[in-house]
Amino acid sequence: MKKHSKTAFRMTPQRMGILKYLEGNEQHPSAEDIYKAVSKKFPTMSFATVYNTLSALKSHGSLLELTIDPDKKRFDPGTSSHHHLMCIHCKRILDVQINYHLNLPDSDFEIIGNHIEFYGICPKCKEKQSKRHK
Amino acid sequence: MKKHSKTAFRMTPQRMGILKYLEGNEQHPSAEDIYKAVSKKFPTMSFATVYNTLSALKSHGSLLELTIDPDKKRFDPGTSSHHHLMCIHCKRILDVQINYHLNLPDSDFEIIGNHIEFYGICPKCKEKQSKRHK
DNA sequence: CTGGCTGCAAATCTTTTGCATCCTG
DNA sequence: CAGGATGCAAAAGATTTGCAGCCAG
Repeated sequence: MKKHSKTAFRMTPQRMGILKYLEGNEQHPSAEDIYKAVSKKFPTMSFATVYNTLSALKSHGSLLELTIDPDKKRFDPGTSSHHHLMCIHCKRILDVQINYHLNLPDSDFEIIGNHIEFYGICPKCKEKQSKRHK
Repeated sequence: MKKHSKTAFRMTPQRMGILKYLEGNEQHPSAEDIYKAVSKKFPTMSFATVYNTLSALKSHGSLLELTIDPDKKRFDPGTSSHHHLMCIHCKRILDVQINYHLNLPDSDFEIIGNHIEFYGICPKCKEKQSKRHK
């Protein structure tokens, strides 16, 4: 189908830094989070490189771009298909490693995937809330 | 707790226009779509008013702000809780009026709601695809 | 070597905000 | 007639892009 597709992912020090930062990272960082963190080791790091790398990783399928936070995109290095739970106050995002059966009635629409967004209030924020109202 | 909260939704011609456009609209329009459409009848309509109104409707609970499209927010006048299905090619969004049982293991996290995003390829785009590859 | 990658800055796009004026309730 | 709503323009953020020089393969 597609001819050879020799679009190799070229490894550079900057990309190594980004990959290292993302590896095992469960914070679901934004592009800016990544930029700030990796900039510490590579002071010349630019946003272009961050976005470029994220985009490359995304098309490699080794990165998920989350839209659960309306303010900005968040990135999830998790490889396995899973869902998310976000605290509407502190914007913290947690992985939900549960497999749900989400059947849709047959149609001509070809379903490729799905993603569940759970919204709620995390224990920390709930605690702050109750203190405030006491 | 909150004192009286007499924040009435004040009806204006512009808001009437926006409401009329949204009523029964299943296109899941973006703020710009709304602006363009309503501008035809109210040439002085400004983005500020659109966003202002959308924000008011949202906090009234009579409007849903969708994040399924990574490029921009899309708005859904649908009142009932439901899910969505988006074509990754043409960005068309369809409502999914199915009630799923999405249980999460008990935790201190207080769950408020959830939303399922289905991704796929709509019949029209699938047809274009197959033609292209023929 | 060569084409992909980097860094910088400028450009885009969406959404928000300040403020004077207007008008609904 | 008071406070919310409007319109305009400027600002703020997030993300993208153009381009010259650089470097991994």
